Amino acid sequence: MPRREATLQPSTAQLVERIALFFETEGFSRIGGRIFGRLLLSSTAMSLDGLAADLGASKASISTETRSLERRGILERAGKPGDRRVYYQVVPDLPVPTMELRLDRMRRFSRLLAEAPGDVAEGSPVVRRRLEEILEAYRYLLAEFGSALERWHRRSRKTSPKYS
Amino acid sequence: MPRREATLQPSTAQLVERIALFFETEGFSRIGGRIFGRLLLSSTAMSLDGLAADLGASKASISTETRSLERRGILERAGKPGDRRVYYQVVPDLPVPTMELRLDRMRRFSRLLAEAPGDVAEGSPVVRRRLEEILEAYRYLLAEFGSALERWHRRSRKTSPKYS
DNA sequence: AATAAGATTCAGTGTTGCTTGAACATACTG
DNA sequence: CAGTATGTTCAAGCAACACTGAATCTTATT
Repeated sequence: MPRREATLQPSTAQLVERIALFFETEGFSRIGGRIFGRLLLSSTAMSLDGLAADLGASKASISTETRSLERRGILERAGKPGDRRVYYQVVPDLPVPTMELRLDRMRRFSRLLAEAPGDVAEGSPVVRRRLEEILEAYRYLLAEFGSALERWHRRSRKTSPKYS
Repeated sequence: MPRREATLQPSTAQLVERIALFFETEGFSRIGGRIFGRLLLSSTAMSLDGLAADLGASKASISTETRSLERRGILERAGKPGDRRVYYQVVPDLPVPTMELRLDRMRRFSRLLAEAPGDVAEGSPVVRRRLEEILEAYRYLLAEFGSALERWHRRSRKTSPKYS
């Protein structure tokens, strides 16, 4: 049973929960997903205590998970003048860092295969050919996806410039 | 300790293990990763018993995991004439189905956000705007990635046509 | 139809990793 | 410098899941 009462309107709380469930299948913890969902639907950045109270979770979990989400480029910190608490918010342009993380993983996997020693599988030509084809596909997709992200960057800079 | 001895050359076994470890961080089980790695480095399709023997795992796990990997579009079945065992192999052009799965997940997440009720977060315009921007980015990226995959399809059909 | 080979499901066990309260560290504030 | 607010780390409990041997189901073969 939850220790504290959540203070969210039910429809919002429900959406937060659906987002959390989704994120759980993406390798995040349940609470990590809740934090993300909550911040996504918050009009302001939130403090650790605020999140803990809202989500009915311990401050320990919130601290651990927020930093983990920050490391993964999902959240960022935001200070408030005259307040030394840490506030978190979802990064702007969220899908981009998310996707870049994904590309990184693909790159790492590519590298893993590329470094396969020549005598792998007793040097079977079938295997070697298969690996070569996979690497070729990754090269193509990584390049295409990378430049799509690049174009998005340029395009969104025009629409909402962060600096003049 | 392992029950059975693996029969792989050490360098191959080690690479299988590294691949398995990588897949573990992608939401697969360790054994699922091993199966994938083993098949990736196998010159022929393998039976459940073959995999079980090679990986030192129970046939039960192998059966469960192979079907799970099949459902996710990573493996496919391959029969051999005069043999009613089930053989598994890594799908050809692996990165493509993998990536398509990924796009599906993005689409589902998009839809989740798109279906957010209008009064979410007390109808905060900040939140509404943020969601709109995220959806816009997803629309763009999904379209770009989709057409990149499309181009790859056309390109690889030229190189290695499956049907004439 | 009986048998057997093969695949799948199931119930139990062990391991992993999430979550937490409490202890600890750090840095403001007066 | 003492006291307090805030954030982080730690050890332990617990829930969830992976893995297994055994039982069960399916289907080919005689």
